[in-house]
Amino acid sequence: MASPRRTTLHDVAQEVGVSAKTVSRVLNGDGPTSEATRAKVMAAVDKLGFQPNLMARNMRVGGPDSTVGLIIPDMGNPFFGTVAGGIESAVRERGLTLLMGSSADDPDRERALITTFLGRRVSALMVVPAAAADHGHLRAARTAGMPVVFLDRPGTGLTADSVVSSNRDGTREGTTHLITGGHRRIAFIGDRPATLYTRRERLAGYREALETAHLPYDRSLVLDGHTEAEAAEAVLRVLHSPHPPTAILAANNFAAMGTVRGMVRAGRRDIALVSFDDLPFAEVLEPAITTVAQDPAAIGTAAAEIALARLDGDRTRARTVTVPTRLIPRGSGELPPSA
Amino acid sequence: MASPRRTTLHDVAQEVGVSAKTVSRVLNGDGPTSEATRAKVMAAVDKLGFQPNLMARNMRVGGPDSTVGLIIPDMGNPFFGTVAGGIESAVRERGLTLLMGSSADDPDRERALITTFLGRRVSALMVVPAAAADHGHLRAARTAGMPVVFLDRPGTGLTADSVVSSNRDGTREGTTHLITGGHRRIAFIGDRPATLYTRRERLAGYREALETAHLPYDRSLVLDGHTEAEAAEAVLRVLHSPHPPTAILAANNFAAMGTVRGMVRAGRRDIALVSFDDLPFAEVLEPAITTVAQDPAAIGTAAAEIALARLDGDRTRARTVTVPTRLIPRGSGELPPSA
DNA sequence: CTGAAAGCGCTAACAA
DNA sequence: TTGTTAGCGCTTTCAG
Repeated sequence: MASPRRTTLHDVAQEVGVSAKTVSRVLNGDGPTSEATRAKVMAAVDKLGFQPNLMARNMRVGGPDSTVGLIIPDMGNPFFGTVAGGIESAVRERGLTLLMGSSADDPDRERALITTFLGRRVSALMVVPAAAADHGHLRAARTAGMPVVFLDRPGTGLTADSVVSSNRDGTREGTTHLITGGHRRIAFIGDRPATLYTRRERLAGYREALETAHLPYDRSLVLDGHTEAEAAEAVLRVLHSPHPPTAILAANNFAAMGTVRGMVRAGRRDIALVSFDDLPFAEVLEPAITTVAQDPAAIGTAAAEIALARLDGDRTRARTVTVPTRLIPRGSGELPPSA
Repeated sequence: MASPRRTTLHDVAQEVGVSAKTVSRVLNGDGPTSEATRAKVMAAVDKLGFQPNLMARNMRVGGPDSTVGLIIPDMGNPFFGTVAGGIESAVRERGLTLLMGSSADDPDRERALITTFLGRRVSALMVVPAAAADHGHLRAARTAGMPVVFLDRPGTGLTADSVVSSNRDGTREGTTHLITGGHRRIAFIGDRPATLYTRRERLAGYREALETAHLPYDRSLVLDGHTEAEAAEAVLRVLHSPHPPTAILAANNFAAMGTVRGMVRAGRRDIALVSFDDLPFAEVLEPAITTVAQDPAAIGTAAAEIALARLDGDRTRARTVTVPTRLIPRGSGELPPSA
């Protein structure tokens, strides 16, 4: 590992025969510089392949590092990936780069990542909170001027900005869509644990729709499934129960995929389905799946905008931005009750 | 923005009444320290909520920053997201964090990201090369001891380590699977432009399978489609042509989804299909889609292992690691030719 | 076991 | 228009 020392500002200065500060001025377009030296400096920079050390720069300037820390549960999940992409495109213009880590929804890993990010002096911190995590420990950092934004779910133990989907309204709209189609027995299948924020909100929207329509809330129609397989089994069971539903509201896409499989296995293509969160294959299935689409990229950009405003001095109260969902009728939600 | 100054090593030292170096020693378990001071220091650290500034540390130590730079075309794509997750889990134990950016397959954006990452002195650079990018400019960085690993596709203009899927073997296997099932007219539908590395390799695998089976290579059966819609139309056209295929090999998942839609619109459920790259919905469709599954997480970990080995002094020649694909027969590939 | 001085690469503040 | 000095927060080197 006898890697040659990287060329520094001083090397360039020496090459040209000026002071380091002059090179710095040229590179940052800072103070006044003569055309002559400017040209010579640029030539030397090119010749030596000099690349300024951003760590050193950030440190001297004293401000935060030019990164945004982002913690999501799972990088392979396109929902979170798209959120990340939204953030990136919004902060890129400001010269900020994404420092990313995945928590696997594990509070300890989340905490470790946060510690690392704070140590790196990120400009802002964006977190999709792990299920059982507490965020009180972030208070100091926020007081020190570092914006904290929670994504997808509000954080716990700390009042901070957050950006979420309109889970409740979206699910209500989806459920109402089924009711309007004539359904009176509609099952809800959601994630576990039942205390999960998104699960709670979506269930609440489902119940609101039932109430508005004066339909009874039947607990035997509320199903759980943390994996696709579990969801499929739960659906299979309820379809074989004495009083099966004629429609199903799947509260996330694992549940939706499991529901489709369960229906296929039960040989019931006549059950209506609305899925919360859009799926790449929703249009390909037959019938195509009616979905309540979220807008993950918008969640990302909204979060980035809040963080940037905070960095620009916005000191108003913490707010929660709700990104609207959109019902996309495609066919599966339009099946009439057949039971 | 009157954010209070963050507490530093000196603040802690002053609080305890020792020198900064002593605090440093305690925190890094470096030199010898007495139990007494150790305890006092830890107490002060806790009380003041001190978090060492990693930028300063990295700078002083002189080594690279404790980050790995990763550039992918699209964060919302679960394939690349999963690759990223694989990298992260492999480098986390070494205390490295992921610095991520998306190029949108645009050489200029890729270049800008690389410049930023080099400026940050990342420990290693991992790049899914943008289609038309040249990477000769990375030679200097690599000479300076920074590992460069290309993912999914080899880089251009620079001999460096790379990790790719077994595109050719996988496609050959998938095609052979269809041939074994009795098909003699098999269409290939892939990405554009046709010069794309993965497209070329996969087409080559398809042709190899045909040759081995002494089947003619018919250009009219080679289709393009950069989007799902384009793929669907191409499939529709070929199915209505004078000599339609009885099976289709879709070389990526956009093509596969488009193919499914095209078949549905044509009312042809009797066309066999094998798709390169697994799809979340492959199992849900009817018939379930036979796929040649890639292993994106393994691609990520393999890349990380190469980079870490290089950091540990591995100076052997640049190598290309091929991560095997796996044929998953599910039904769509088992349909017999019916034409 | 602990401390003092020097310096990583860069820029702020002043001076020339 | 340019240079000098000092110092960001930390660790290395060398003395105690």
